[in-house]
Amino acid sequence: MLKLHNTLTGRKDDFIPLDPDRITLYVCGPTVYNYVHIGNARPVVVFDVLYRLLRRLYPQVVYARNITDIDDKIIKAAADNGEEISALTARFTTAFEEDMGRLNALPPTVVPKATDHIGDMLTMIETLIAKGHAYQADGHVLFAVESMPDYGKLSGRNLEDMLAGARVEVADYKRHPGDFVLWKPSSDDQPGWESPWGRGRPGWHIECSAMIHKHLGDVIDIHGGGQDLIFPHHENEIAQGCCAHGTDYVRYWMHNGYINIDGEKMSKSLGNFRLVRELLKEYPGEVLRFALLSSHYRSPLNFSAEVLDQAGKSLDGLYYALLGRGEQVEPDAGYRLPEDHPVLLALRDDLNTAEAISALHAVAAKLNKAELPEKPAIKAELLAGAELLGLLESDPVAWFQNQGSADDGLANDEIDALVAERTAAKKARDFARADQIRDQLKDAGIQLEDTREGTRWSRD
RNA sequence: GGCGCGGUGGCAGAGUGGUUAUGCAGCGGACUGCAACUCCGUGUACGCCGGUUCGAUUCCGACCCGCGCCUCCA
Repeated sequence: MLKLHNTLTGRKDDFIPLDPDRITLYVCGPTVYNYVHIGNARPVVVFDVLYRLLRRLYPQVVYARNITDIDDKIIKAAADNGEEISALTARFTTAFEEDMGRLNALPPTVVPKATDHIGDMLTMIETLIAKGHAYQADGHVLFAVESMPDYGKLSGRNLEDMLAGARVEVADYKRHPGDFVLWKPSSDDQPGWESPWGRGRPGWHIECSAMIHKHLGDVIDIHGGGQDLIFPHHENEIAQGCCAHGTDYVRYWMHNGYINIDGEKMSKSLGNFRLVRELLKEYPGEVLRFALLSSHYRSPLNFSAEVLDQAGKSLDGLYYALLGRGEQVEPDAGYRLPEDHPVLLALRDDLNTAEAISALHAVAAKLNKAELPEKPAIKAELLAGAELLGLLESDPVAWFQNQGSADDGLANDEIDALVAERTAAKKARDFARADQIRDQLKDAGIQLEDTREGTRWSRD
């Protein structure tokens, strides 16, 4: 049994798929007007683990993650750059995919783009108007929140509460202050598409509902995203999806917590963000991924150099286990993690990645202690458990030798030559010379280890 | 004002009504020419105050503190 925390119920619920032969998962992807920050990467990595887990548990998983490539922030960024919108969005879409690849995130099954689905959105808006859930006003089409009796059920608020705390100026063409835009007019210098209501562009929420309907179905199993999307984005998606099709929309809503900097939410508007692209210059992608998975996905994660350094060291420990003590061990082929394996049990409990990592450490310790004949099976177990988390995907030797290689000034063959010289000195029992070489390498950031099978080295 | 989340050992971070999280760092030991790696051992942890209980960090209530959403935001 898989248990998932459902925002709709506020509880950890048993996951019962609509169709066990076809699981549907949708995650809100980026608006492509900039490089993404590490906070944007959290849902990608978290739901990548969910995707990996679902694939292990069910025969087919359809996973869609959208690209929002039409939006007022995009229009502004393109204008500021003097760049075509399509060129800007293509550039940042590629950058996003590269960055997420470095974090070992698998590509989703479907990556729908908003601008490829304008027709689907128009159809859905027309349906909403026909059913009396939307109306035209001042060139806009708006969703009428009062037409939906249980509007607000995801975020746990009602229309009166929202009025009391309203911090927004309300456009005078709205029937109710909570009404939200499905379609809005474009001026001549703004991108637009012809529609029954004139040339315009879609509101923010409609794309996800339209693309879910097209690619996944009327009702899907799981929809994920950051906590900041609960209101208004996901609340409004529910309104659109339920009212247009007269069905439920999403069975399990999952929301990840924020990444904090100095105890405050990291966000583009606060300006305290760290770009994934910049972080990747200092840390391997897998270290960033490990850090993101080191705490539970719903908890806030305070991001700092200390957290990343600890993640790196902890990951080193797992890679050391794979590396072994100089012996050659091939993992058993065809190994499959048993149903009741601690890693699988941890992940099935609402993606308890911290506990899963702990279980991985236990396997690593077992591997370190094992006799040679036992090692292939345990090594396969470690790799299989790590694969569910998207970890330990590098070659262990490369893992230790490629870190920081840009700035230590020593090429791999120079290091190999010095190591060989030290080995010769050791054989001649010239330990003074051997230690001198080791100190020299240490100053250059190279650590040596003597194993039964010879000396090996790694970069800090 | 409305709604919601959290406070765990030096740090990060799970979890549980009674017995070990785990990792990193530290300390002692084994191994090693010396190291490193590894192994073994090692920590008076659960915001404050009441309540329930044979027993609470874990359940209930109040309080203090921090954070988030209610506006674009993962």
